[in-house]
Amino acid sequence: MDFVSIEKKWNEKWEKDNLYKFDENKLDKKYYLLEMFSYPSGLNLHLGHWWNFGLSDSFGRFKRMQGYNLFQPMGFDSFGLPAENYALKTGIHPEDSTLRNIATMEKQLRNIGGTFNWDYEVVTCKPEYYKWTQWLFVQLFKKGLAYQKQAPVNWCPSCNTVIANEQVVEGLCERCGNEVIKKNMTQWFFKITDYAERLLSGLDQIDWPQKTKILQKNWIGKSIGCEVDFKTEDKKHTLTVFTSRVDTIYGVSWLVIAPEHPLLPKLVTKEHKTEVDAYIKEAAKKDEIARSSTENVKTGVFTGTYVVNPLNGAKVPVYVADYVIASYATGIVMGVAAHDTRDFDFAKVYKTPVVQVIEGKNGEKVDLPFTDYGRLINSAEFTGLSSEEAKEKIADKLEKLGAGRRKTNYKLRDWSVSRQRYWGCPIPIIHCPYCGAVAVPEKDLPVILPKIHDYKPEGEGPLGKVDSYMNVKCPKCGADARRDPDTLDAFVCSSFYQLRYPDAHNSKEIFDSKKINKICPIDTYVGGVEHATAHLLYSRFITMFLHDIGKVDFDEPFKRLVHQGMVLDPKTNKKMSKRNGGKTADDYVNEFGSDALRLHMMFSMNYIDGGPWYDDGLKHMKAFMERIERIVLSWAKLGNENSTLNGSEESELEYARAFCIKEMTSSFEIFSFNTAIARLMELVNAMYKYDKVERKNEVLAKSVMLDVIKLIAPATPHFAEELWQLIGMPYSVHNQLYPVCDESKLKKAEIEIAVQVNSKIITRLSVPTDSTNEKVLALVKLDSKVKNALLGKSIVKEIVVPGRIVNIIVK
RNA sequence: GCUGGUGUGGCGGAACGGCAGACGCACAGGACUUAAAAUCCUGAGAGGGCAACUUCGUGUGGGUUCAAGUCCCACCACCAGCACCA
Repeated sequence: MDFVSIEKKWNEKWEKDNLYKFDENKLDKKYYLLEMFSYPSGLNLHLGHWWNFGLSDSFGRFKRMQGYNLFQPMGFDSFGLPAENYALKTGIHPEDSTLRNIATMEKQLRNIGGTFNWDYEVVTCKPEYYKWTQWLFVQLFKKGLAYQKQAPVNWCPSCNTVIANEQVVEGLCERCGNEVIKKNMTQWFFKITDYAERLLSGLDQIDWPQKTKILQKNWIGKSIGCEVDFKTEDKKHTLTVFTSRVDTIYGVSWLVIAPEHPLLPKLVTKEHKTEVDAYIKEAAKKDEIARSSTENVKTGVFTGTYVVNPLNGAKVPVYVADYVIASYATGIVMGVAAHDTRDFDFAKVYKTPVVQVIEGKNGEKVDLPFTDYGRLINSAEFTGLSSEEAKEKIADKLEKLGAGRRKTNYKLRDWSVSRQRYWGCPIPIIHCPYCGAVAVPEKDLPVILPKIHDYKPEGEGPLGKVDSYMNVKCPKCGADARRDPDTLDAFVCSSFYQLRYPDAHNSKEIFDSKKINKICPIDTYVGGVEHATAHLLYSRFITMFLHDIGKVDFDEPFKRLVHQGMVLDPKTNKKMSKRNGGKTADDYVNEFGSDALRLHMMFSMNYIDGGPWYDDGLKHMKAFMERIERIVLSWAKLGNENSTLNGSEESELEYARAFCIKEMTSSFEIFSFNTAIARLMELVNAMYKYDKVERKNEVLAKSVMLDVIKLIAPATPHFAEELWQLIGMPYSVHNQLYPVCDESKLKKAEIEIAVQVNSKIITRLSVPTDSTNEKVLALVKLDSKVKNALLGKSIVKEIVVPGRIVNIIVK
């Protein structure tokens, strides 16, 4: 069979027939399968695309043949830095290059022979899509969840622009390698922190890989503790600290305030001003990234101020040190050297005291015995109170005193969405000198991104230079006003695309809720783990928000998540993108056909783990397909003779088929493609074995043969279709139902068990499958080897695991 | 440093606490062929033995169990994420 030429033929026919059409009238058995969409790079599809789209498409085909009404749309994440950088590199306007690249990639993705529903395509850089990105922004703005504030951003002095966190690699700009600095700028933020608790608790309800849940959990970083108010000696100022170890409060030896803390200038005494100012200046030079990458050498200076411990009245010095982060919790921490390694490091350098006092059961103070510096003390040993109990007691006491309160903090920060870039969704805000930031009225959406040619990033939104775009009237008061010059982070565009797909061409609203509630949430979402704390978190947040404003009736977008592993370059063991030893994906397709490529990818690696690419297997997969072809074509000629009924060869073949169907089905379900194909190979081997039987049951042989074609159809769609046609079956194999396992055929009359004496295997015996444990033991004891082993010994214990093992313990 | 994950033949990789190495590659032998390729069949973890057989084997060291690749403890190596989060 010429695998290459049949592919073109079938792709064209399937497309012409719209074979994989999603039926909107049959939503009771829908299956929404989605792969993370990609940005249109303009390059040829590489092996990673095949790995991602090809294999999950096979999963989709499997669901489809199980009778599901499959919805598997496709689109392009076409705004944002990758597209813009490509444009800057080539000098072609991003709009032109992006649209051209989309056309190229669309064509190639069609060549994969996937079941993608192109009728529902979304392209995030098109006004009919980004109208709804802007609409979403406006809704968030109306609810106070989109707001502006001044915040430090990553600034690359060489590229003269702000860059995203993801583009800062070890403190350097990913593109030019120059050092990135922090710069304060007014930015738009989404208040994702309001959803911290729901984003955390929602993880319990979804079928996601454990590691991804843990990544998100750590990213959200919930910390339960207390705020404690320390007043200055003159009672003019209150310094509030956050601690998760309020039980150690009697051991507080000092307080540390972050250099950027607004209260700091008021605390510094005259004598210490010069020293503190110098320290602040020094700290400002280093941004948070630089600070965290330096060794754990603690630096800091005394401010000259003392505060009072609200619980025991102790006088506590206040230091300023840059190991405290201004933006987390209150920006002030208490120093308890005996219970915290960071505090201990600080104590070593500054010779601050290490006090170890703790409150006992009846409120008495217990001096803990002296231990090595930095060793955390288990106070429960000395007080009879667990740390948790002690925390509760002290929290109660603080609340009674009015000097503190229980408090939960999160590491999660609000989502910075402004980009000083051209190629993005314009922010639908008008800044009015009288009314402030005003949302563009919904009837005026979308705010069209003007096609300009001077879009080089220079630190401010390039749109700011376009007066025809910028100058508008305030929608509220009619005064002269200016648009926001920035664009939105592309992650905003991709945060709701999965909900837009089923109603992709709705021009009246973001989507029709009734329809979306029937088709969404996504049954299975396939994509890389690298999006764990960005896209996958943002999408959950936005879905929860849309739920809260009544647009959807669910609040988790992806019921099940599967991460495909990475195909690695065999030489570097890094992610492989374009080619391997000069060969592109296209080369493989042209030489072996896309079916062989898919099959090789399925069989040679574990989909979840990925691994280094090697191409030896391609020719073997082609050979395997030809092995199938030979037996199928030879059995196609068989008549309808029932020459034998239920002979042992027949039951073996029946068993092989039933086992294969059962195992393939469960393997496909969990994306374990390699074992699924292994089981299919076993069935094909069994067919060859049966082929040697002289007087075959031709009816049985034929039905097994048909099942094999159906079973392989999801993995090699073109090949299966061609075989189906060659044996004269009516088009199309992809409209057949996936074979269902006949459980009754899985019962064998006899089953081999291992026989152990003292846990050591003595022999293997066949016993009737239905025998009781007693019968099995009796049979086993008749065996001469077993008799020998038991000779002169007394039996202590007998263990029978039905169908598996017999273990006789003797003395 | 913290948090996860991984570690199995020459290779890719299988194994609900129950016969380790499924399936495949590479390898060896056989059939077919003038021959090669392709195909079909058979063999095979490693060591020892002509053989029946036997010893050792899932990163290392302990433990639990009738039984451990699988569970527990400690350690090593690699990969990933977070990185002074109080």
